[in-house]
Amino acid sequence: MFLELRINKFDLMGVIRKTQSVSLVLNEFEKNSKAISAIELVKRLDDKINKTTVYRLLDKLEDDGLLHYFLDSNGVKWFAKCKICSKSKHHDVHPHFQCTDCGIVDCLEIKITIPEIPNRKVVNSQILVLGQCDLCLQ
Amino acid sequence: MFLELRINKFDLMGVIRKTQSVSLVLNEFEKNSKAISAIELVKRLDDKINKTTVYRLLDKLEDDGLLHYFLDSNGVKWFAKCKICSKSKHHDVHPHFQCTDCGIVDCLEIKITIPEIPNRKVVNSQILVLGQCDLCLQ
DNA sequence: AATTTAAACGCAACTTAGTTGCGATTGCAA
DNA sequence: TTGCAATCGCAACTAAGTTGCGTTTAAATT
Repeated sequence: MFLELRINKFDLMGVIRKTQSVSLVLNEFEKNSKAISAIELVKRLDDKINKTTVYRLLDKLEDDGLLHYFLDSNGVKWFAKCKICSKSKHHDVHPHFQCTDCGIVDCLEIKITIPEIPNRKVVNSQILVLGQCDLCLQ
Repeated sequence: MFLELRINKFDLMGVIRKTQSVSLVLNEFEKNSKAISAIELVKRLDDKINKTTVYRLLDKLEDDGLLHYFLDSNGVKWFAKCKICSKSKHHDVHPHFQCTDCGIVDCLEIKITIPEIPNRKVVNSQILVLGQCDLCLQ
């Protein structure tokens, strides 16, 4: 069922083959809505996909608008599903949240406005919010 | 003159010796108010200080509240002078700006408010604003 | 169904930012 | 001026990510 969904989504995107590796990678992102670090993904799929392939796939899926990526406070690359992006442009530019206790990362559905800055043209912004997640607060 | 200023500042801070390496590193930050990436600093001082020492010094100066650091959009570590920090706490948490054309990075003297987020405790935030700087806009 | 071929893949080797261990040097206080 | 902890340099290492290249495979074509 999810597999079908994914394959249908492929058809809307750029040239990408329905290989087993693609299914395995996307399947990890279907499990839940959290972000996954490239490092973690390489580990999880270590016995199934070569790490070079994982990195290349993540890049391609990002290019094609299925995933977006960002860096956490340690400079580690994380990936998450896109909701409203297309191959030509990443539309959902949003802040990300990382729990300083358990390390989980997810997307924040809030809009943070960057003010105009004199003598500069603001094109984009990357916001990482740090704190404690709901589970760690209990 | 600048040297005197720096040495006086040391005295206020944690135990740090007035070595030539410390002077050389801090001198780079006195030249202008821009941030410097660790990579760039290691290169600049390559014939004077070993890179291990540069990295260790940057860490220590950050610990002591003289410098603060942040990551750019490539995960590269940048350092800049602190204005109102102490050894015990970094007080000036502010956004940083990176020019997508020339790559320069500096501190933004603006306050961006992060709203409350349900079920989470926000402790900190890291904001990188991307765009074009005044020089590149001309 | 067999053939073709560009996309995708695996492997090994590489790159690069940053770190660690350790012995030598040095600032500075006694 | 001596003692010694802080600092330093060097070499070797770590870890994330990349590159080159020969092999495999999805899927379009014959």
